[in-house]
Amino acid sequence: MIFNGEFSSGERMSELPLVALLGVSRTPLRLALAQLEHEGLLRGLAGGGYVVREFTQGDVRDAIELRGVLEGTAARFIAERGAPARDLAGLRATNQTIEVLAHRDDYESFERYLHLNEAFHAQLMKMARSPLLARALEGIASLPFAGPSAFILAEAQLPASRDILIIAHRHHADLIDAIERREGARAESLAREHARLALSNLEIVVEHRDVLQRMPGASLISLPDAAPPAPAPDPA
Amino acid sequence: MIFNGEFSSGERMSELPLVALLGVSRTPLRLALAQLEHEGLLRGLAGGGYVVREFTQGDVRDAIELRGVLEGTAARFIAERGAPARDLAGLRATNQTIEVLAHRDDYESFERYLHLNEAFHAQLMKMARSPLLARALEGIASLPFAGPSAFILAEAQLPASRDILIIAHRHHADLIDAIERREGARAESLAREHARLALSNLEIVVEHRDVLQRMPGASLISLPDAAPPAPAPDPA
DNA sequence: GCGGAGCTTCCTGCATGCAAGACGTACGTA
DNA sequence: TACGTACGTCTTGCATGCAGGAAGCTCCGC
Repeated sequence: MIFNGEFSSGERMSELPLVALLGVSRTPLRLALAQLEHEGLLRGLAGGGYVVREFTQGDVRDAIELRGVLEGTAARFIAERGAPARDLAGLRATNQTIEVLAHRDDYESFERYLHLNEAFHAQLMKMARSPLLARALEGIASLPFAGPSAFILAEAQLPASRDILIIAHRHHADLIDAIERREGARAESLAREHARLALSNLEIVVEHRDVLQRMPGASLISLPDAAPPAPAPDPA
Repeated sequence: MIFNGEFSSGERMSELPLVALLGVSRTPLRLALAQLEHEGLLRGLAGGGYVVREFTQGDVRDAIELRGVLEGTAARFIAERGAPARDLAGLRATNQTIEVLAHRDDYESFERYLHLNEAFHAQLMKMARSPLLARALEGIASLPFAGPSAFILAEAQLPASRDILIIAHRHHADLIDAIERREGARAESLAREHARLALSNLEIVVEHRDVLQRMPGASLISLPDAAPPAPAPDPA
């Protein structure tokens, strides 16, 4: 519900209205609120209570960069510590289907692409065999716009970002190659650069507010320049 | 209490005994248990309830490596995005005192060293100006043996690791230098290597079980080779 | 003697009542 | 008119009672 924009940023999450809204008692509600605070979507107040957290564009950029850092570490771990050939073959198979889907235009292909992209990243994290790393990544990728597939549905609607799907596929392929050759530094670097594709998408999306507003979690992002109609109002 | 070893690894944390032990009701206890699960010290069971989580030596190594990755990212952020000269001077001042304390032997100096080391790392993270990065690091550094000063009290008792204090001071100095010169890659690399000092300490400490057992959180670590008296029992 | 089913018992999760504290407001005074 | 104080209300946090469910044990049947 928070992601869907049913609560605005900075809004106080009082317990009693939520009890009336959700139909549950206060006890499980408090647990849920505490969990949302741990996930970073709510912020605890000093005198008790929670408010919906607000994310700046800088927060989103940091989250994307951090996802790249953590996924890069996962890639490096796999390269340094080795991976079964079977797992690498699985990654390649997934990526081959991704390549096919990246060249299609229909909505169903995008949905399949989204699913396979998630699977690729999840498989990679599983191969790293580091529960702590997986936990740290979950704490980052669950934030709005920070997940590996956050912008894919937007890409379906914006031809300007369609090419990014092609580049993403190449990143995946090179990443598999680097891991197989045990080139840890290259694997880490590639994974970071791969995540930075989302930065490009973020730039594109903030220029198309209509698409951005339809994305989940968009209501949590506070954009500094809230004047889309004015082209370049130089105050000087 | 978990860190002090009052609960053994894998022990089930039932609510009613804890209520009798702590003197609080079940409602705040449940919140505390949920928070400990988020912090990674407890693990939730499928049918409900929690058990004390067990950490392998590999978990500890991963946690230390991840701390290096995140602190390295913080150092890179500072180098790339710039830092006020005042903050850099503060780091230098802290590190100068650290150098003096690193050459002393008394226990009070070690305590001051520990405090200043924590302050140095906290100051660095503050300079990165990234709440998400700080949160991710907290989730890692709060685990047993993963914090930046986890082994310092052990170093006070083991001359074998005394030299590490000297090396740590040099790492700090080089890190400040790299940040000032805006050398992001070097800063990141140095911070990673700095964290890996803890890996050396871990190796030293596992050879001295008596020191290890006195460290907080030691009871949560499961060591695979639980046979310290046997020198090298080759089964062949 | 072994396996399965039923029962008992304990444990977790939820709903609700109560008290303490904080915030806002209104009134009185300087 | 502005500031301080006191009161009222709202909100959160805690304690407790109750119900659902799962695990363990025992007894019966094969």
